[in-house]
Amino acid sequence: MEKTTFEKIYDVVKQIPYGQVATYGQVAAIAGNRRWARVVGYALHVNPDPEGIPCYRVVKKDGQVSEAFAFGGSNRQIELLKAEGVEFIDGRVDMEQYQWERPVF
DNA sequence: CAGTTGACGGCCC
DNA sequence: GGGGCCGCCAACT
Repeated sequence: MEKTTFEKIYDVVKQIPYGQVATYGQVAAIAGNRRWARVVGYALHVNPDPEGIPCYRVVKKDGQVSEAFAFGGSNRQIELLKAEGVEFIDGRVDMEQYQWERPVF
């Protein structure tokens, strides 16, 4: 049936490949509407499936991670991304290199 | 049912 | 350049 906005967002986040990141606005735009940026944050906040939804691959437009992520410190998210080969500069992701570009479906 | 919140984004000062 | 305000939409209380 009709997928909720959350479902659409989760579907997009799940499609983020290894070693790449996407911004909330990016996810929102792919999910359907770019204004859902806040909704994306909320969706990941509830995060019903942390194992299937790599919420740590979702960052702000500046490439900076959200402090609210903090299930052990925002630094935790950075460590996970670095483990995937994502380079961090001053606590920010090099968006030019690692921002996920939506494949053309 | 109405009001408030929220892991953001963009524009203004 | 940094900080703050508003707006946008859906979910939660």
